[in-house]
Amino acid sequence: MSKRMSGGAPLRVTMDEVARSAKVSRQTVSRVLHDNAYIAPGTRERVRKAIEKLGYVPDAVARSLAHKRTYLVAAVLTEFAGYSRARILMHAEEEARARGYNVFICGSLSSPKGEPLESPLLNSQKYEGVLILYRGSVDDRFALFKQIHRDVPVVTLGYAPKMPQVRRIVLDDRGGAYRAVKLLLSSGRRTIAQIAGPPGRFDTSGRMQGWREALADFGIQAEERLVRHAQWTPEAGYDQTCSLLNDYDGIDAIFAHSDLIAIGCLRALNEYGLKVPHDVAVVGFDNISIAALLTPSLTTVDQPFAEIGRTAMQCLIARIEGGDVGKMSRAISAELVIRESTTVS
Amino acid sequence: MSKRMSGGAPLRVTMDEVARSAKVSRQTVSRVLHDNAYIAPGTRERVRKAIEKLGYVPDAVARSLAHKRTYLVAAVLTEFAGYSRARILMHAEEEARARGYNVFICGSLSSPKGEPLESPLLNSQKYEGVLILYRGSVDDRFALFKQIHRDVPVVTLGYAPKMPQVRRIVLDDRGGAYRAVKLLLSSGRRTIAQIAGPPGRFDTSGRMQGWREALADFGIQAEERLVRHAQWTPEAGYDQTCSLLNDYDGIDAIFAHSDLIAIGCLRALNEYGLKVPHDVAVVGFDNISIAALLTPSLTTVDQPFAEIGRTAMQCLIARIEGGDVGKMSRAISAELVIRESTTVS
DNA sequence: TTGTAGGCGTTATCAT
DNA sequence: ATGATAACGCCTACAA
Repeated sequence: MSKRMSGGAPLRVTMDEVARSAKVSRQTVSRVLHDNAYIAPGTRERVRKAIEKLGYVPDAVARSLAHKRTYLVAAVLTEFAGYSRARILMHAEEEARARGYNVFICGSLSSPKGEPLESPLLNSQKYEGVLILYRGSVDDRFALFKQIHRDVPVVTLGYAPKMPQVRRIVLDDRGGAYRAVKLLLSSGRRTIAQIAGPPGRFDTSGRMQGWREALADFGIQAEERLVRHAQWTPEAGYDQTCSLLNDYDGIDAIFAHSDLIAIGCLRALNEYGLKVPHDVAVVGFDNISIAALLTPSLTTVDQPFAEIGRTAMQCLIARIEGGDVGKMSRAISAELVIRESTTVS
Repeated sequence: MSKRMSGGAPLRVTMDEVARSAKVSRQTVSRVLHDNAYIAPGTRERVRKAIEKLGYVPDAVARSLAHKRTYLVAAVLTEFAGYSRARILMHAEEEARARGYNVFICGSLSSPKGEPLESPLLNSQKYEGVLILYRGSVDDRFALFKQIHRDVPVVTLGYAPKMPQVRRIVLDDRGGAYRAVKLLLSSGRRTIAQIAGPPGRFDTSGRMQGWREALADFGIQAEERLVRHAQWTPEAGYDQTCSLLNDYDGIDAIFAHSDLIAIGCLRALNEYGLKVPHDVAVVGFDNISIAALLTPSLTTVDQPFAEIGRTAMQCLIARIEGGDVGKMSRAISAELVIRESTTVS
């Protein structure tokens, strides 16, 4: 347990003081606050004035205790590194705020020194729902889900164990990848390598699946040696592309599972003296903000971050507020954005 | 006010139930929970077992009410767009969690439809401190500070009104910029343009100051027409660079106030047929993760995100826990990272 | 070593 | 239309 020293909030005006000042009971003040109908106009005015004068602000904690609601939602994510998570989070928070909820971050699942923190979710504030933006392997995700109380609504990006309280927002990884690879094939590319995300993840496998299907549609054998796995970073993309180029000759296109990986590819290709798109075409995935302004600008599969974030939060809040959202998962499509990295002019 | 429908948390086991089950008083349970010394070993065991059996978890809200502490800190930031804020936030959260605090996001200061939200900070959960990662103009920041209760500790990135409860983490913008521009000058560049951040911001002016001083040290007149202002985006960087190149001939270096802006510069320069670094050298600011893998890799001023985030949170927590951190502001240095975009080989 | 009483600031319920 | 009283779940202080 961590040290918790003295400190605390400054003294605040309470309802009782307002009541005394307005010469009414506490209840009446509460009623004014909640726009209760049964209140004499004069009384209401008096109370309003007292509130104003004393600068009274209701205590959210006390309210929560009585109410049994916190309007607090936890967002689980270990690394914002990939940019995309941060953007999704931002839009999710926007949606939450507009509906009167606050989002708190449940970040580091391990301490700065490395040891895993004991159930950070359980030790946390009381939350009414959990949004999982966590990018972990299937196993890690299972471990995470076990920490969450079985009655708390959960919305997660990507796949998850089938549990009654869980809903999923699923990007059409397969479809997006399929369209990307098909574009490459249509423009005459035939030896299409792939720098995939880490293995053992559903998004990785979905995108690999799309790659395979597109090749199959063109009657091309999917060769496993054209596949490399990388963390979602430019460094890893660079390393794996080098490895690929060392091992294999004649690659005329690369499908990278993320834009950051693709940036690493571009770098490696350049160092090997290969021109993009002339010698090798490159497609990324995500459509992060710089993709359009790289040289060459990057053809990529657009992940609609705003839609994902908002939809996820809407879904979560709907569950919290008792609505049955029905379907177990909600699909989001991923469209191709064609730019210079695939277009020989 | 936003709609708040039914919903709420699932029923939880309370301390009373544990007490009854262990045949002790509520207080004894509390003592076991707090590792109080005055407890008979047998009793402790019995209570532990009861807690285990019933799956009791203390209610954070009730605890907060009695305790008068929430261990909740608000992080204000309007847009994660610049990546850097997201990274700083991530490290700040890590530090907070390690010390037993939770960070909630106070994002959108305006609703999705555009109207400004009425004091999102006041309407929020009760927080014990505020971390301001907000990138607004001086005026906007003042408006923000007015929303914060005068007794709540605040730590902010960059400059801020001098208020007793406010502490600042200040990056050495001037020094970083100075070193960047000096490098350009040392390598023989003489017509050094600048794509600055939005005007009316202290970081922008600090960096502009560094530019001016470096030029002065080399006896070169700082020409205002070599300066453009841009939002911190690649698009804006691109536009302003084009504008610059249209208006002015003979530019042999550009100092961009952020890496994203620099990416826009690189694009524009490329379209104008200018080679980097041969014809024009480029320096960025931030050292975001892709800077090293762009082609050419980007010379830039490193902003130590981890240090900034952690230091800010440490400072905030120190203030919350009563320690007087002393100094009004804490400086963080920004070192130059030299890469290809300035190095003619 | 353990228990009792009272309070934290609100909301819910019942009474007037 | 307003007020009194009892929760809400925990903690602190004091009593035994």
